[in-house]
Amino acid sequence: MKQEDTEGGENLAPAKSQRAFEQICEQIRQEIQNGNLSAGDKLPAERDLAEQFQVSRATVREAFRTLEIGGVLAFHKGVKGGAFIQMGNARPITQTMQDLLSLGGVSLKDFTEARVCLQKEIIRLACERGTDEDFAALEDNIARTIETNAPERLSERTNLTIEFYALLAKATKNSVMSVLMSAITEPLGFYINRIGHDRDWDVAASRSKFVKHLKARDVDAAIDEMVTHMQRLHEFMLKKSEESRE
Amino acid sequence: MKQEDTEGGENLAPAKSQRAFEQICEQIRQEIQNGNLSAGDKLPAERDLAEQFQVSRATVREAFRTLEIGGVLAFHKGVKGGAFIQMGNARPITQTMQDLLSLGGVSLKDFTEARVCLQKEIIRLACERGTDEDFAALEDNIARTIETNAPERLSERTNLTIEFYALLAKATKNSVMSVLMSAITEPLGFYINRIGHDRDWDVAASRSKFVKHLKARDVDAAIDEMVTHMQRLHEFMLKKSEESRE
DNA sequence: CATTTTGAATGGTCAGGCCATTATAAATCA
DNA sequence: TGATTTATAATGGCCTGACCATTCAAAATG
Repeated sequence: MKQEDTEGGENLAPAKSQRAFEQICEQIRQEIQNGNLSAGDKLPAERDLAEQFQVSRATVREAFRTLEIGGVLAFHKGVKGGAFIQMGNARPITQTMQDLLSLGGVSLKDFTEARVCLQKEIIRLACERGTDEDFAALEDNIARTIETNAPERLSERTNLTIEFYALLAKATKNSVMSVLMSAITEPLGFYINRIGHDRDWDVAASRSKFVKHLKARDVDAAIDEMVTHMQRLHEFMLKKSEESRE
Repeated sequence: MKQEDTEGGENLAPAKSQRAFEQICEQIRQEIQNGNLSAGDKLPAERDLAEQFQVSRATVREAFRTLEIGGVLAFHKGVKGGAFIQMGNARPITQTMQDLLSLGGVSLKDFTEARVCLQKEIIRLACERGTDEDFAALEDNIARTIETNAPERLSERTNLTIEFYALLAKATKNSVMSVLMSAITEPLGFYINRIGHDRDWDVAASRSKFVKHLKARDVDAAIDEMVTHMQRLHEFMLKKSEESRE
């Protein structure tokens, strides 16, 4: 009598029974999308919610953990603490991209190619909309980068690189671009910290030229400078990546 | 004697004590990045890991939950079940983007603008690399879309729309582009299901023209057709979005 | 040899408890 | 009075130990 397995078993339905904590997540997300809950609101305490949903505290906690990791909730301890609804957070996107890279869900080659494509669009917008303050911030960042050429300051230098691209994205005045920028930049930072940076390449000089083009609103020159820079970096990384695979 | 609070308290350190489950997550991610664990491997049972890490099962579960939501782990019940390492998953990225939208972390305007930018790059690649099979799949999708014009088949139609863009991204032969495509498409599908689609606009006809340009490898015409289409859609959504806000 | 039954391993959930942290209220003291 | 210290209660973080449903392989059964 195992007919279900042999005849129509390949339909779309079963896969995985929905677990209790998933239902709770859904309900909370629903309340948010319906506008009954919004950023800044505080949810009832774990113990109260457990009673309200007729589940155990552990289940509520699993749901909370899920939403916290998703950037939807944040927690504070102590009385007056609790679960607070956030405006959202780009972190999960960056983290997932990094996981995809380290797990092999996407290749480094695809990643760097997509990075170049996205970066070009970002430069277009930044070139069009960047303000003097944006450009000054970029130049300040470059100045600080120059001071961190020592090998033992690699992670500091990497942070400045990440900051550089974040500032560039900020100049687009588009928050989604900022989110995407961190997703295609920070995972590389992680790589760089492992393999070291290309000491034969004057990054700061290239960035200076790039910012100069930006300030001149010369889109093509800016893109050209940046793409050249990125291609050199990506080649360096692909080479190092292959070396370490042996 | 609360000197620490009054003099140097504003440094960078404290913020949030790292919780037990976070340390476990980190260790597991570390093992993955070091290559000691990779896709397909099975982790020890919850009970065993709890003992190994010297924590309770509930804590291991919170860590597991975190990694599951991140697409790093998947679970199977029963004997021979357990936690299995995945190749990664784009889902968290899409979900986070949707959360950012519904929580107000990013505006619909920024989102649609970024969507146009990204889409242009995707079309460029798809136009260059798309195969006959890719184009046939797109045309087949359009044919099925035409059959779902009835209002009560809205969600079915939305799924076909999402599929259309997924197929387009697939034609780029770049998996990161596919990931980004779902991130900028599926959250809109969610909106569409709420507000209905623009019945004065022949979507299928526009897509047919678009695919025709793709097949002719006419990048500019393809981009032009798609951008026009998207701008009409985005205007429709922004209008509906403002209406519902009153 | 085919079928059914059993049993063990596993994730999912629950109940109830203790601890560290935190903000407020009460008590203490100068 | 006013500042400081000390309870107090609420909260998240974590633990122990248990039970259930599901799954699959091995044993029992026919």
